[in-house]
Amino acid sequence: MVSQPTEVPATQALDDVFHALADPTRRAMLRSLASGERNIGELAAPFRMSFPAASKHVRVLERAGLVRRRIEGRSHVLRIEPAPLAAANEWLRFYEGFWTDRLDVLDALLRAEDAAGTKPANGGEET
Amino acid sequence: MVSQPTEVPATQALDDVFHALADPTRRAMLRSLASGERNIGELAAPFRMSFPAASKHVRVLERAGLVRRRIEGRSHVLRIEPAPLAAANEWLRFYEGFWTDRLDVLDALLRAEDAAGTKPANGGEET
DNA sequence: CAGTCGCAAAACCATTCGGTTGACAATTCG
DNA sequence: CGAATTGTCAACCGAATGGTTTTGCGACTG
Repeated sequence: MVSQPTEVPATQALDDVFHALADPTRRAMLRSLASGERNIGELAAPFRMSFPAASKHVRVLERAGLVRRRIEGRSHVLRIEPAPLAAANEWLRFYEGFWTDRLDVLDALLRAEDAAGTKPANGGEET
Repeated sequence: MVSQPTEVPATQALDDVFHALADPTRRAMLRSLASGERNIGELAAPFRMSFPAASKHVRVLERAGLVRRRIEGRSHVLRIEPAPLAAANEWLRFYEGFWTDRLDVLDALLRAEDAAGTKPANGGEET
């Protein structure tokens, strides 16, 4: 039985936001933008990748609506746009009862680290 | 060789969690699991994709630590594991001040929807 | 025992992703 | 003007994604 598409209510926006957040480079860029506006060169500087690669990451953030670009002369100035983060947060809040009910967050973080497959040979990197 | 990647503090767990959440099928599966345990067949049923495809989605959720598998006879029973969601929520909370300061959440959701696929018509917001 | 059910594993395929290099456009500055 | 700055675009590449079909295996059932 084929039935209809049933689920998946066309949440393309959330797809793009979570996909944008699924890359450490892009998350680091957002952190950087949290301190203020940056142009592409400044955003790309901390990473050892090529300039166009960083530029592509910026475009992914842009497509997700997480940053907004303002062209100023030859410099493209990026500003963080928190709205999609609020949307992602709203999605997560649906499950808030689950983790506040059943686990404490500290244990939660450790379990997430463990289940990811990485070898936690070093100490905790987060408090 | 990774060679001390300057930034990007090795948040593989967060990578996996956000990547798992970046797919509408997997998000729908989590919603389903929020109502209780399900085996793979029940989880796969709402979608028109093949069984192995759904099974792969489950494995992605599993790798992110978002679900736990318990084999019961020939049935693999999945249970939601909220810990990684708490980790993701914790990451997002860093930016909470941004959207609570500058936008109200309702507007935020609308903008997130809009900014996804369409070119922002630039309504012009400030402050 | 034979068959069906629930699921995994493997092989394969098209697309996307993240990265590179090279060429080029536009703006600023000497 | 000519050169440097800032950044895009296009082509290309290897690896990962997301999907398929086929095969097989352990667990139940008639």
